[in-house]
Amino acid sequence: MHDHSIAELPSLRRQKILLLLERDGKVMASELSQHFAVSEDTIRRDLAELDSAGLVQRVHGGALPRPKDSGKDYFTRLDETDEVKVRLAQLAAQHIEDGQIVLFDSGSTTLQVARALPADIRITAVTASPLTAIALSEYKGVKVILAGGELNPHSMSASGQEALRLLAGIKADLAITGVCAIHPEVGITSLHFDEVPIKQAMLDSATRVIAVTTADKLGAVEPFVVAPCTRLHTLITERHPGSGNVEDYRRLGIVVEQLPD
Amino acid sequence: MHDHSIAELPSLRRQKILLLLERDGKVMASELSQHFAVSEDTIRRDLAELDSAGLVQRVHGGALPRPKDSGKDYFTRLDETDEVKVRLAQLAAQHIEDGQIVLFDSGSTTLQVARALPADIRITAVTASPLTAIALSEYKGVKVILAGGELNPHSMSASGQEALRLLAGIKADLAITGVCAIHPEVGITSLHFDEVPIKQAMLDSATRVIAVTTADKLGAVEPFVVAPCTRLHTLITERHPGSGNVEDYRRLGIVVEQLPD
DNA sequence: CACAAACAGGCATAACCATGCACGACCACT
DNA sequence: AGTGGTCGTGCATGGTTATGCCTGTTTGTG
Repeated sequence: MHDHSIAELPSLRRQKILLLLERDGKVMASELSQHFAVSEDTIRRDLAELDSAGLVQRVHGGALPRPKDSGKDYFTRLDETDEVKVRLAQLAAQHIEDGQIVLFDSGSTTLQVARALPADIRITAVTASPLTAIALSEYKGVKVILAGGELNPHSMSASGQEALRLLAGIKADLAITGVCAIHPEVGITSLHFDEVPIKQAMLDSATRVIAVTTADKLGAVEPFVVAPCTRLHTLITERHPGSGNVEDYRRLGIVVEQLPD
Repeated sequence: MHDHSIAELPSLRRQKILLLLERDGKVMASELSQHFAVSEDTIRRDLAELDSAGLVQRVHGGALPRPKDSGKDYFTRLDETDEVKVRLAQLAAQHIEDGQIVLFDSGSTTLQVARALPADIRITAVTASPLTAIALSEYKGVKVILAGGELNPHSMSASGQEALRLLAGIKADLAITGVCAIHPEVGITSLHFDEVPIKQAMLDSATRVIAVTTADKLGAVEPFVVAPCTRLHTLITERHPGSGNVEDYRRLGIVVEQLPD
């Protein structure tokens, strides 16, 4: 019933709030306060944080699941995607060469990479994300292999044994991954527990790994560790002053490419 | 069947009012007051709020659905074959019940079925089509299992050993299939060789099979045989004079449902 | 018209909320 | 150690929202 752990890590508590929200379809500030034995103020701050992160819908008295974007909204959302991501994707796409076997992670950034390929590309693409699979199947010269299994509603990608087994049987030349968060020492971390094994399997199956990420993810840490930074060979990101220094990654032997200003 | 989990969250209550309105076509203030165990004043304020947000049409005694924009309907109506498919899909969707495990074939018709499900449906859905998988993942209560493997560019669905093995391990209550062609004696046939094994596997894994098809497919024959008609339990099609007589199928023991004129 | 149901506006109360502040824990650095 | 910074938390303040009840008015119906 109650959570007996004495000192809750804030991020862990927020993670649990998300689980409760998914289970019950709603959470109330007063109940959460009691459940975690913290003041309602803390819960309110948690919910405000989760709301601004786009993970819940804050309402009076608590929070509700974020309404899913419907199909047509999805395409408009693609149009709204940051122009920065498109430019990063174009940079990443230049690393992909004819004849390669390429793993595509799920996520909006890698989806943009899939859309940024030259029209006459000839590769074999492997992905666990149906969205990315559809984008890739637009290319006549791309053979698309889709990993199956139960679909994770958050990341819109397959997870579980089924997908892992398929990935384990593949040795790819290249993996394109978008990272939730990356930190020079902690490594690559994710917000969703379910995504971790599949991301790990992708990194394991690829001889070369390219990560594409916006500058705000640099130096960030999420609850679940995917891999150390040393797994990366190339990091493609923006040139952005202030946030994380890319030299930290270069010292780890990672090739860092940055968008021209 | 009252809502025993009282909605303490105002916004959740309004959300549920919208669902009730969609389900019943109308809501009455007095009934809602009883249903949610709040005063009629509160319900009135809810309805006023929803009305000013443009989500319902407030009337004396309750509220009605807001008349839809004719703009969107206009574009969808441009393609009248789609219109028929949508209506067929709605008919098929009525056969799907909460708790079932449902196989969704690939194809535009079954995709429409996936879109025609009630918003609060709770099922486990299995499909080899990433497009259908995405449509299904819009529903909160639907667990989506995607069959993986190489993507067939024609049908936009996974085929091959990988997908077959997943389907073989599933015993579903229901399969929804759109047929390329169906003939009383020849049976169900397909234009694409690659699709045949996967369609067969779906039919084998389901205890009940519903086929949805437009009238022009009745009596047609394509090169590759999938299964005899006796595999079908229900056939949903248009009422269309001239083309194939549905009595042929009824004599085979198939329940035939037709669109009202 | 007469009558009951539904309504709008005002009011009081309780729950909920945003903000600022203070305290303690922790970390980095001299 | 010491020091200064950040972070998470709880508390106090005053503002906002939601709700139920009241009063009088409007609407639909026989």
